[in-house]
Amino acid sequence: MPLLLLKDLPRYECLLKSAKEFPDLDPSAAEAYLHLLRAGDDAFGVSQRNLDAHGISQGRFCVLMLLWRSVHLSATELAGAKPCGDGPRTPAELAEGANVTRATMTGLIDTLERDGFVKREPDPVDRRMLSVRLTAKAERFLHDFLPGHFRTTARIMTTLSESERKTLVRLLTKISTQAAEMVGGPAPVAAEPCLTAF
Amino acid sequence: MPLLLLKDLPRYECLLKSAKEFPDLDPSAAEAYLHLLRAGDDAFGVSQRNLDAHGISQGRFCVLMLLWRSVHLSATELAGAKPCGDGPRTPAELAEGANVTRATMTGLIDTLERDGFVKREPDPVDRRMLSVRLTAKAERFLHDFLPGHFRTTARIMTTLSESERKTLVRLLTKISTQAAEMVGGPAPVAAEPCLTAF
DNA sequence: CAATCATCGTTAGCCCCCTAACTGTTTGCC
DNA sequence: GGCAAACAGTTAGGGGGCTAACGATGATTG
Repeated sequence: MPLLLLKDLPRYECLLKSAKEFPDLDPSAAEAYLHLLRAGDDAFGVSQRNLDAHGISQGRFCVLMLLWRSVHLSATELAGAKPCGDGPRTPAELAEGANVTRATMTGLIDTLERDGFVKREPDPVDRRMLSVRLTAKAERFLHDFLPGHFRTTARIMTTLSESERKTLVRLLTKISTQAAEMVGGPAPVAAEPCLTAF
Repeated sequence: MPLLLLKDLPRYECLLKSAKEFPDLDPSAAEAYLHLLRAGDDAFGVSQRNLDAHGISQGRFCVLMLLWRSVHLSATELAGAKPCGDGPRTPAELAEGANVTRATMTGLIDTLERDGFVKREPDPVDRRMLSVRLTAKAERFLHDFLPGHFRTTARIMTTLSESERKTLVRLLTKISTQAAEMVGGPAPVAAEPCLTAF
């Protein structure tokens, strides 16, 4: 739903026809591109219904997951791995992780705090910074919400076999890499992910 | 860019680990879901840069393509096929085609008209309706813009071979169909598309 | 030490999307 | 004919993105 896109995709013959008028139009590439956006939008729309039903937006959910991970990672983490950024996080770190601007993060934290999911706390050493913490209410919410969310995303992929999923991920990764290359830097591929689910 | 999403996707091992805590989490499904959203967002982001550089948003572009198609289809169309909705279109039809509400379409048409890309004209027979028409300026814009846009989308798919593209489209179509089934009606698959390129 | 520069969080203003309600017009059914 | 229902487009208000700029604090460096 976030993406404004043609409702019905062009048929392949129409693309072929248009390619006569526009030599730059590569029919199979255009078809793949349009189906990618359409499928992503469709899949996102399904899980968004879930979020809407619980009165939480995708952006706010993303912040909650980021914070939840820093709480629960230490618990789940086995001895070996480095702490991997546990403890509370600053708005700037959250913005980085959620891929939005700091200004946007301010707004998200505002509404999350207003609804009691999150608390701002001053940083004792650097007075420029804040720490953002999950409240007990948020932990309860996630505990109730996540299983259904996971079931929904699992159902979306029901139609694909295990090997089809592997193939899909491989092709999509190629596309992401190519896109990252086109947009600028040579793809931050091995950027030390270390995230828990979602 | 429209989608707020974790910047770095979880590694597969992390998903496996989280699946121990959440039995409903299907690791391969979650992986496919996240990569789908990420790749769609990345691909969209690339072409959005193109649009931004020309001061046009995705929504406005979509409206222009819808109108452009109704103008150019008759010209390109061979004798056989039915007119397929040629001529100007009403805001309600545009909203339907672009998959947004009529209220949203009002806003899009407002700014397009303000910038001289489009003109509203009263319908002579039904005074509730309007006809929206492309101006010459818009035709010129599309003529200049589309080749570059097509080259961009073609480049995104450069890394995929012809058979990989077919495979991708097949898998994505499965996902869209499944999503449509989950959201409600049994998928408007054969909905008489008949669109030219976008 | 002081001036400069970088960084943090916030604010202000814009665009685009949504829902809900409103005005005006046509249609349909007594 | 007249009145209710359906429909077209708009408006009002909200959420969630963005950029650009700001005050406050910290780091750097002459």
